[in-house]
Amino acid sequence: MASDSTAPAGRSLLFLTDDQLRKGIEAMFFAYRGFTADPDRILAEKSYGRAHHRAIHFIHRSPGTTVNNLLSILGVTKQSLNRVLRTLIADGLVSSTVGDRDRRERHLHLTAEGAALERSLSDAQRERMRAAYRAAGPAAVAGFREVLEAMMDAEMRRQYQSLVDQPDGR
Amino acid sequence: MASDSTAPAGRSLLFLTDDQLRKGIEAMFFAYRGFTADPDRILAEKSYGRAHHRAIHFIHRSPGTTVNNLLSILGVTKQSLNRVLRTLIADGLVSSTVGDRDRRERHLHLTAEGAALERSLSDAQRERMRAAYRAAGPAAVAGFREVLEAMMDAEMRRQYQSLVDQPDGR
DNA sequence: CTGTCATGTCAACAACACTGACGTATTTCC
DNA sequence: GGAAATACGTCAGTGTTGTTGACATGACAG
Repeated sequence: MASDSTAPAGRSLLFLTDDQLRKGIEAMFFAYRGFTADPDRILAEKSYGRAHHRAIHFIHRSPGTTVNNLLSILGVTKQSLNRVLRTLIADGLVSSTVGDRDRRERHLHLTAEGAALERSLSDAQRERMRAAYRAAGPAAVAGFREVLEAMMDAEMRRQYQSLVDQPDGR
Repeated sequence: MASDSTAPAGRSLLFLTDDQLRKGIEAMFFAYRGFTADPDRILAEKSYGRAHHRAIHFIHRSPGTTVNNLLSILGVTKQSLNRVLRTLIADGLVSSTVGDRDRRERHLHLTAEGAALERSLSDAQRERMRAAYRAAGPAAVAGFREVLEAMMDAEMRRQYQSLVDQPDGR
């Protein structure tokens, strides 16, 4: 809207121009490219993709998680996840063990080798995040997280919160 | 923040725990899903994908841009872009005209129909961004943008800046 | 025992990315 | 004027990641 340039100054708390919003949209686009760039490079060497990274990340985060659980976090079909999981198990990065209480469930864990890959992936990603956080400062970081959380769907935010509340345990 | 409690208080400007960084990483993952959810729904109805959205967005942003220009912004191969561009031109959403100064170049514009789709896509995405911005407040928004910009590669940040500095002109 | 659940798998398909190679038109440079 | 570089388009092949639909097995629950 061209008429946004005439926006009253006193309403800045609530009045958001299309231009402001567009800049946020474009920032998300380019930032996400940077966000995935480093892991992508590492994964390409081992002929894995982002799907493998996501599976590894969330298995690391919730050791012993079930397939169904992972399915709902990743938001993909079981066929799609299974293809990835199958290669990870075949390659010895992930172990799948029958459940004790419910023997239908399979509990997923990273093997030593899987944990090593997870470490190298998250090291790379954390380094970039650390650099960005340092450059922007603590106040900016708080705002960054607030906006991201507000951008999620309600259901995703629920999953995010329950994940984030438990420490990494590394 | 569980392990954050062990962080030395006086170094908070520079000391970033793995836990803090991991939360940022997971926030990016879930937020980006929300970020693309609304346009994805609209595009699915018309059997277009994210690649079409990106092309339409940047053609709208830089009317008359050349194919090479778009290529470097999107960071894909020309074969990949061409597949998308071909369908958009065939469907009458994008026009391609021979350059005046350099007749090898093709200048890309949105047709009326293309502009209408762009509008409906960006309306949806802007609505989500607006809601997130409102929920988080102006200080958070500034921090959000700062961190995102710091997360980009130098080359991407250059492209982002030159784009963002020109208004939408809507 | 029957119904439901968790999981795994097969097949087919589509979107979107890639590499490599080739062709055409045009511009630039020597 | 002719060679080289540039801009674009296209063909063919491949790989990852997602989808639907169907089916099988084993395990739990009423």
